Parts: sequence; structure tokens; C-alpha cells
Amino acid sequence: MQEIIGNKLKELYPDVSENLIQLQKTKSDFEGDVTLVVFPLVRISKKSAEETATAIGEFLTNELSFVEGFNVVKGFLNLEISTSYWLSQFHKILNTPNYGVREKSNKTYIVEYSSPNTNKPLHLGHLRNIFLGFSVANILEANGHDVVKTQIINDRGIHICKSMLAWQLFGEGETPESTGLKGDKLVGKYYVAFDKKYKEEIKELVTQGMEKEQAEKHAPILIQAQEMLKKWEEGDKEVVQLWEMMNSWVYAGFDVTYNTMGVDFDSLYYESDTYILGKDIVESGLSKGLLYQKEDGSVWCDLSEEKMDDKLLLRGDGTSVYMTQDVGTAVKRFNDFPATVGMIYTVGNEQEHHFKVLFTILKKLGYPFAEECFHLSYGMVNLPTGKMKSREGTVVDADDLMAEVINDAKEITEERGQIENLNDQQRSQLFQQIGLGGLKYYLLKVDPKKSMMFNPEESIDLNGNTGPFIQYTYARTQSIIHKERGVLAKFNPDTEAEKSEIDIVKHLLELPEMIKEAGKTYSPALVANYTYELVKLYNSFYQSVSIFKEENKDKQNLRLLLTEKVAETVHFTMSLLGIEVPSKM
RNA sequence: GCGCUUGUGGUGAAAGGGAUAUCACAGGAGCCUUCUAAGCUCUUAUUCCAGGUUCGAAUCCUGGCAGGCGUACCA
Repeated sequence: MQEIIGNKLKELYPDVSENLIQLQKTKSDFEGDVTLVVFPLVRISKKSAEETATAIGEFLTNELSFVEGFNVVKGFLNLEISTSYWLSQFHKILNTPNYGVREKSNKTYIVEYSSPNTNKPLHLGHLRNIFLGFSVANILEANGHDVVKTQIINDRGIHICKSMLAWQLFGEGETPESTGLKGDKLVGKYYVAFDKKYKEEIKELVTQGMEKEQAEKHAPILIQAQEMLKKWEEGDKEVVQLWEMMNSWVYAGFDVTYNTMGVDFDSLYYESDTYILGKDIVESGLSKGLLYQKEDGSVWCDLSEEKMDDKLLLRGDGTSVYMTQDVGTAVKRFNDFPATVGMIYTVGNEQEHHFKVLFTILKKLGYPFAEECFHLSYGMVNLPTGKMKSREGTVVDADDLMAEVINDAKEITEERGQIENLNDQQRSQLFQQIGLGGLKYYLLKVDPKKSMMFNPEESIDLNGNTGPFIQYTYARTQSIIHKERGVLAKFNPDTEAEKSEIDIVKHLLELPEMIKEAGKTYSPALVANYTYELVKLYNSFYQSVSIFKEENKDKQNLRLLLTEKVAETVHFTMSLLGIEVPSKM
């Protein structure tokens, strides 16, 4: 429509350019469907806004059959568009296969999310991260791109050795099997055990008269952990074996969590692999003179031009830091997937500086893909009690939280759901869909940039702008669709239509643009808001007209088709958020 | 100190420079003999402050104020 009106306007004012034509939805307080903002055009028309608007309104009403009338309010030209126009647009939608999905672009995007440490279980913060990354991957796919979902697994380093050591010291041979604990939980338990012992030792040293700072460096258990790390780097057989065993526990535990979450990955990168490549790259960068070395042998990247502090890439003793490994990972990924035009790092905003530095270093090392890296930064999830700290045990565990929301869903559904005809397996699937749907929607509907407060006591809402509300509406559509068998005839675009029906059509027409925008801005929140808006319109429609009591077949048909299309769209957009929709609830 | 970022009804959020700022929750008033009331309809209440750019600013710029994050030979 933008195009048609734009072209028409050029007949009236040959000088107008595309960007002067601002069409938008008419606000609900005014008559009309589409509004042209005429202020930008007054320079060309050389008349007042009101006069210009009236002139254009008259012109368009005469020239375009679908413009039925117009009104002018303070320089805004509200155009009234015919019902038949909207219905013909709806007809087009019905005939578009995979409406909303864009054509193949032959471009590859890599989306990284989760990227856990292998020394503790996943927590609430990971949930926001993973749901966000997973959803962005889906959105990019809907935009026609090939997507590689990946993560970097931080499986080595001093923090990993800490839980290994604690297990060795206090574990008495415990295994997930012997304890019945999930592998990641068991390992996490020893990470906490390490910290407890460590703090005790510090306290003891301080009472013996040592400065706190010194004590923190000289606690025997820390020294032991550092020795273990060294042994690991040297390939000590026993340590590596222990490392492999405990990591395998953690992975088995993570798999269970990912499975419940309904997310997956296409490729995995391990820090234990990529840090070596990182070191090689840094050394070659040094020999090319792109990096510099200090007297103690440490290697740095000069960032003074960028007004940042220089960044260490290799320690004096030749060991690597986090950044070294990240350089290696990035290079490896672009080698593995040469068609990549974008790499999205889903990582919390606490690491914004880190990624700024990373991308700068990659650029300085001469990798053109540095331009294609993007840090999808999101705000922290806070608790009413303050910040989550894993060592202090103030985290909300991912598994626990999911179990809790699923249980909430169970209670509420048993109370008011329509589940008489479902068997046990179908019921538990439904509870999971609702509980997780609520949780995912809750975490995704907010702009990722904003930090958020999460109250586990109150858990998640079920009314209003929530996942279950959308799921509920979907279930309604399904119940209608199940009854409609045989009723549906061919669509007749010449029928009459209610306002609530046209409103749905208008919103459906916005789907492709929304998908595009969400892909461009990596924004699941946009998808969530769109879907919410759609089901609200549908519920309003649902309440105001009857489908099966309608005697006019064409009208009834339109309502059924709208129901089907809304259902299909909700299914699609919710799937972009990683949320399932039930046919009954 | 410096850098990034956020400030919108009581609470949580929305608004690609456009009209009288939109939703939800909570509060108030209604709607089930009718396709699922986890729903619908109505109602009360909001742009941190001060300047500036613009025909037009929640949005852009400058300066404050307040919160968050960062500024490691940690990850």
C-alpha cells in the first residue's frame, strides 16, 4: 500500500521522495485506517498542512478505488480503506505458503549462547541467556539464513580444578550414581565445598597474623588447585582422567537441563581445544609485530588508539587468559563456517568491555570478520534478595526453577483446565508446555538490554501479557478448528466484515515486516509483543462475534479462516520464542 | 575519576522524530442457558530534572540527578 500511495502521490507532487511519505496506522481514537503524515510534504505543496492534507485526500479518494474517504486532523490525513481491500489482502495471505518466513538468503549466522563453566549447574541467568540465544537463532532462520547454534564450553582453568580438587579431598569416591545427584549438581557441590574450605583457611591464616590479601594467595588449598592446573596443562594422566570423568558428569547433567528447556546446539567448542589455537595466533601476531612483548615475556595488544587499556594476551609464564581463548574460538568458527556473515555472542552485559576489546583485537590481527561480530548483550537477572552469587549459594537453580513453574502450571491447570480426556503422559506434557511457556515468555518479552527482577516466590504470572494467556487463546482456536470439519468453503473476498475481523487482518499483514525487524535487531521481545497483540485482537473478536451461530456462510467462512490463520501465526511466532502451544488446556 | 547503559501510571512493560503516550498487573464497575471466564467490556492513575535542535521530542543533542554494569597477568 505504501508503494501504491507513494506512486500516486508522485503524480500529484513529482518532487516527493520515498522518505517523505510517512504512512502509519491510524490511532484508534480517529476515524480511518491509514494515516499519512503531511508535514514533510508542505515544503513541496507550498500550502498549509491542512490544505495539503485535504488536497491529497481528495486526490487519493478519486484516484484509488480502495480509498473510500478521508478526514484531516491537524495535518494528519486519515484515509479510510475499503473492507474489500483488506479482505483481498487477507486472501493473498491465505495463498502465501509459509507466510512470514523469508526466502533463503544463503547467508550463515553463528549464534552462541549458554557457554557455561563446567564446575557448577545452570542457573536463572543462564535461562535468560539460553532462551534469548535460542530464540534469536530461530528468528534468523525465519529470515532465511542458515544458522549454527553453538557455545563455548569453559571446561578448563583454575575454577574447574577447584571442584576437582575438592572432590579428590572430600569426595570419598562419590559419583552421580552413588548419590543419585545430577552430575552437574554433584560437581557444583564440590565447587562450593572448595570455597568453604578456602575461606576457612584464609580465616585461620589471618588469625595467625597474616594480612588478608596475603592469606588469599597462600591458602594451601588454593596452592594445591594451582598445582593441579599446572599438572593438567602438562597433560598429567591422573589429573586429565579426573577432569574427563567429572566433565562427563557435568555434560550428562547439562543435557538433562537443555532437554527440559527444549533447546539444542549444532556445534560445540571447548576452551580446552581453542586456547591452544589462540596461543598460536597470538604468537604469530607477535612475530608480525601486531602485538608487543614486555620484558617479563608477557604479550599485549596495544589499544591506546582506541582509548582503552592495553590487553594482556599471554602471561609472563606463557599461559593464556580468557581473551586468548576467545580469539582462537572466533577464528576457528569462521574457518569452520566460511559462509558466515555474522556471529552473535549472547553474553551478559557485564562483559561488554570484554567483547569490545575482543573485536578490536581481532581487527588489529587482521581478521576482516571482526566487523561481523556482535555482542548480544542482556541485562542481569536480579533477585529480590540481591545479586546471585554461585559461591555463596544464592543462585536460583535452573532445574529447580523449571520444576517449580511446571508444578505451578499443574496446580492451576488441574483446577481450571479442560483436561478430562488427557492421559497422564499428555497431562505432564501439557504442564511442561504451560510452565515453561510462561517462564520463557516472561524472560523474553522484555527488551534484552534491561536488567530485570525475578521473584521466585511469586514465580510467573498467568494472566495478561503472559505465555499461558497466549497458549490459552491458541487452545481456543484449536477447539473451534476441531469442530469446523466440513463447514469450511472457498473464501469469498466480497463478504462483509466486522471491525474486529479487519483489525486481525491488519495485524496479520504486519507479520513479515515484524519478522524482518526482529531479525535485524535480534529481538525476541518484538516477536512476543506482536503475538500478544494478535491474540488480544483475536480474543476481542472471539468475544464479539459467534462463529457457529452465524448463518451467512461467507461470514462464517471468514471467521473460520481468520481463526485458522491466527492459530497458524501464533504457533509460528511462539515457536520462534521456543514456546510450544497446546491444543487443549 | 573515566566508559557503557537504564530511568515511562502504585508495580512490570510498549511506543522504527508524529496526533489526546499504549498495554498488562494491582484497585473500582460490569459480562457465563451462547464456539474454553487462564477470557471480554468500561474505569482511576504515568514520560527523572534543566536547557537545546525541530512545524513536531518519551525518542535526537548538551548538562545535571538516580540506579545497574564495567574499567584485572579473574572468568
